[in-house]
Amino acid sequence: MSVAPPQKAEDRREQILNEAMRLFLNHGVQNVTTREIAAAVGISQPSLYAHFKSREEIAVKLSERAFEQLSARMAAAAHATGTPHQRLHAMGQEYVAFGLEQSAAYRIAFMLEKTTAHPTDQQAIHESGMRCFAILHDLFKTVRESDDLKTAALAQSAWASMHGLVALLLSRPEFPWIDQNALIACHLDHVCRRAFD
Amino acid sequence: MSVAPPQKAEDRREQILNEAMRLFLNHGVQNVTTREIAAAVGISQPSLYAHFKSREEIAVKLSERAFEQLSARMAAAAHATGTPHQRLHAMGQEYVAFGLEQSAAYRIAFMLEKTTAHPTDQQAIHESGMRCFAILHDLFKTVRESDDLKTAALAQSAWASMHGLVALLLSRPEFPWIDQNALIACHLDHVCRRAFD
DNA sequence: TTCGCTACCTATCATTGATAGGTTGACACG
DNA sequence: CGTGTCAACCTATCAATGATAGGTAGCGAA
Repeated sequence: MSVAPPQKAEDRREQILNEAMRLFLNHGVQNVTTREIAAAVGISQPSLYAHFKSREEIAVKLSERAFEQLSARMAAAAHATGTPHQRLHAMGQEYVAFGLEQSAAYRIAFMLEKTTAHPTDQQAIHESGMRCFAILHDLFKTVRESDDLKTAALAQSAWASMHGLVALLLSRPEFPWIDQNALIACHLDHVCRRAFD
Repeated sequence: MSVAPPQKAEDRREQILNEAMRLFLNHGVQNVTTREIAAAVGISQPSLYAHFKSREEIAVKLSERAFEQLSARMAAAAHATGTPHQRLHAMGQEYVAFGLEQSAAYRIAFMLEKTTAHPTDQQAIHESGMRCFAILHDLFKTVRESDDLKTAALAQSAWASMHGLVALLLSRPEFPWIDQNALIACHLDHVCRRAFD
């Protein structure tokens, strides 16, 4: 078999992440093998393990990276101009749009069963998610001008609602949903009221 | 190796389902092998395939069975005595409690990535879920005394919110949640208001 | 030239879900 | 009683998958 031209480790790592993301999005995270990823990159399957210690690490790295984008989008919405209610709504829209666009990353972070394997990887995902929630929580604190148990409860509840919409739309595409944008708007309107209870 | 005493096919099927459910709950749906299920039942691994055509069929059958329980619990709440708001709240509590208790079944139905494999099994799960949603939707229609697009939107939105809470509590047990019962109560209070918008 | 490092390879593993094909024992029927 | 049939099990084996072991080509520095 022909030998792939050697590349800088960092470049190769990028290629692997890019191809893996593409395959995960097209075929589902669980339905892509390491051999398929390697073939897409143009290297042998074991060569992957020079760059990542496991298949899971590839997935986790992709998810981490995507969630940095989400943090940025949420932070931008939080600090944009507009009333607190408008900013909250914008943040919700960013969240839902992110989940639907980056469905592979979203699944990795929130919808895959934990393996017993590598607690370090789980930890990284946990922290990515925490950072995103912190942005939401902070906005709730700002809106309510308080940092008490009720504010925390409302923020957690709002997060759950947003997650639920993303998760259901992703996992049940065949369900007879009403118009998706209308549903998202209706849902977010309701979620945003929580901050003012 | 010793031969397991033959049993009626239907009894054996029950044993397999029971042991599989127990293992799925204890170790996670994805982390249980057919060999472990077979060992728990006391038969050889290939013997499973006399009763189920695939590992997935075992999981789907368990999920279907559990969702019949959920339908019953939701229907009971829907037709109980009390104000519509109370019935809605009770139904929400049944839903969340079911998801947390029957986490394996809930994961199978809502949180596992679709395989490309057997559309028949997916169909069965889809219908189980549809029946549950129909009960929720009917109660919304009753409460609102209408069956229009907005009612459908509110019911779908409410379902998403309830699903989100269950899914997050299951997939992120390490998150610093406030008291779980308080969170559920807060969340359901808010969800139930949707019917009266 | 030669050392050593980096990025790749082939060969091979153990584990997994699934299939093929044989064995055993109960029970009906002549 | 002998014998056929059938259900319920078994052992042996498969292909696919994630992961490891160990070797090789090329390149830059001593």
